[in-house]
Amino acid sequence: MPKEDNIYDLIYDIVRLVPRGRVTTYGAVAAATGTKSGARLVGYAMNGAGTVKPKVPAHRVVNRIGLLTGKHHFDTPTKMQELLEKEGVKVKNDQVVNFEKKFWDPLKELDI
DNA sequence: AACATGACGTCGC
DNA sequence: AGCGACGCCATGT
Repeated sequence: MPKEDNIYDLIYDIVRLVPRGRVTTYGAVAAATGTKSGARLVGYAMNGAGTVKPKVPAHRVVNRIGLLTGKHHFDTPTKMQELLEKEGVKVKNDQVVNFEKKFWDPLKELDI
């Protein structure tokens, strides 16, 4: 059943490449994987982020405004913020502080 | 095969 | 500036 065709695997790979203390957006990951217009797919794929073997740091992935939209999908709604703050990313009101500075663009960093 | 859904994004009002 | 609606791809029923 875990027929991870490609999309999920690619997305997971990109998210796993996100450095600690940095965050990225669904759109950026989608573009890096090829499904540039499939930002929703990234979020959908993240549903299995905790079910895959190498756990995927989905908490480092936020929407384009740096809002923790998927925090409710974690074990606990506060788990996402806790992890982010633990890594040095400050979160205020479910929103990443200095998001622009913490933003990590795979397309640019990986130079795809 | 078609409809409905989703951790988004962009355009419009 | 804030809110609403449409569009995007992949998955499940």
